[in-house]
Amino acid sequence: MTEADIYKALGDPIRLEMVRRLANGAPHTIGELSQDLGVSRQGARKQLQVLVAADVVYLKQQGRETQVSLDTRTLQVARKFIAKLEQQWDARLTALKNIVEKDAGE
Amino acid sequence: MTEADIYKALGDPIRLEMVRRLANGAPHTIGELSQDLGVSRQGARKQLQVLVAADVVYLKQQGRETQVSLDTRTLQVARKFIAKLEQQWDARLTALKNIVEKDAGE
DNA sequence: TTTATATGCAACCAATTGGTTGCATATAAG
DNA sequence: CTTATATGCAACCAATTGGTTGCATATAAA
Repeated sequence: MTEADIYKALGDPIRLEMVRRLANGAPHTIGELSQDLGVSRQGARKQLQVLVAADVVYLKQQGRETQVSLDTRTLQVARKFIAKLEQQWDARLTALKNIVEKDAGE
Repeated sequence: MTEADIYKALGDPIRLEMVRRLANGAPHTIGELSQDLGVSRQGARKQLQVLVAADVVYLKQQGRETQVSLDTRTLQVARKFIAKLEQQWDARLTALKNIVEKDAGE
């Protein structure tokens, strides 16, 4: 499971809305989570499966219902990867700036 | 331009590799950036265009070359959105924990 | 001015994705 | 036991995506 897979999973309005709801609110069953998304239950289920495959969420069956939960470890991986890119970029800019200043001083 | 579009743009190995290279290294022209990605120049160009459309990078033409740069503001939006999700999730867990402790104490 | 380089644009194709409907099944409620 | 609810699975379809090739064009180098 690479970082790109995580971003890909988050890169759809319906799936991102699911993630938003999970972060926000009460515990969710698949059924609850699938409502008011503008698609059929099975359509929503397919989107949910993408999140499961990318380990963004996990499922836990309880009787005839299935609870859906966020896997924040995966979110952390996604966030930290971006943070690292930002850091590298900033470090590079700083290095460039130093070179410019050094040249100006000579 | 919604958050989902940013994640979607990052959600492909070739595009993410481009972003990695840009964060990392020296300034890049489209041509340099398109090498060793396992696809043709025009294939790479189409992927790059997705990053441009999502404002992850921007282009600046210089003579016959075109420089590619990261737009870190967009990366910031993507990172902060995930950070907010994590925060909400943690707050929710904390709230649940408090309820449990309160109940145990009664 | 001829040649090489960096790039753009469009047509086309295969694979993937996003969605649907129909049917099956297991658990819970009456 | 019968009915309702929560869910799963598969077939199918249209739209999008990821890639190609071919050709055009503008700038730079010889």
